[in-house]
Amino acid sequence: MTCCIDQDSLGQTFQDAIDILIQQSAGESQYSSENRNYMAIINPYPHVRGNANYYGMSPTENPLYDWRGVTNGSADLYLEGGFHQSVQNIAESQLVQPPFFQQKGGRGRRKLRLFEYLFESLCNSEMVSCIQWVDKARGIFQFISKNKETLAELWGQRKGNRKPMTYQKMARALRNYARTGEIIKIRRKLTYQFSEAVLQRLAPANYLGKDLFHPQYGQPDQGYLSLNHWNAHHYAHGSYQS
DNA sequence: CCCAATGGGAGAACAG
DNA sequence: ACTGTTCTCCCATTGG
Repeated sequence: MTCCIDQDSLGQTFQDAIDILIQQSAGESQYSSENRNYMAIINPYPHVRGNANYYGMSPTENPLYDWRGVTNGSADLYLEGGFHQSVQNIAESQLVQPPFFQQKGGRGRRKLRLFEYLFESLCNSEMVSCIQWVDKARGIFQFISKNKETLAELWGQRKGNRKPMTYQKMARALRNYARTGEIIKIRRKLTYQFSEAVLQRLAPANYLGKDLFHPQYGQPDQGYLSLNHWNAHHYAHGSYQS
């Protein structure tokens, strides 16, 4: 893992840096390939291990913290100038922006993934009317029926799709995540769950007892799979639906 | 009927 | 030019 953080941020706490890093990893709108001025941080949490088991890695080749394993080798995160942007301003970047992945000449620019966009939305208080945490510790979230189409449309606009994105099509993409294990469907209306590996990548601070999220969205719900056991459950039973 | 869920399958867009 | 990935789009069907 290589996280590159603007030296301007050195005056801030590391936690602040991580918080913004997570926001940026979803938005990635502030990136430019020139004029980098980074401080590299190499795995600040060596005791935190990514679970890459369901990405075809054997235990022996499992790195200490395999961020790449979560996104098929595309998880290097860069921050630049992003620390001038307050967390409060993330809401603006959440709304329609020029899709960075449409830059034809943009070298090495990774496409924003749907689950990253969803996580970003979950961290954005302005999106509460569209998507909310049900059990943030377990990565369980829920779309709001009334506004789920709005969220889908914003996703489609963010991607620069020609046709408007709909919840139905977005949900189809979500169902495809069941194959890779990045997101699974919870047997509850409009409810899904990030896998542990995805959560560790998107919210590493959450695994350090630091709460990145707003705690007001719902209470832990029994009956959901523990993320610690999801993988074993999934593969032992050949299905995530018990 | 409405709404949500499921999954097949073709194909687009892009990266390597 | 080709291949793999990640959706996107459309559709039929099922279930509450």
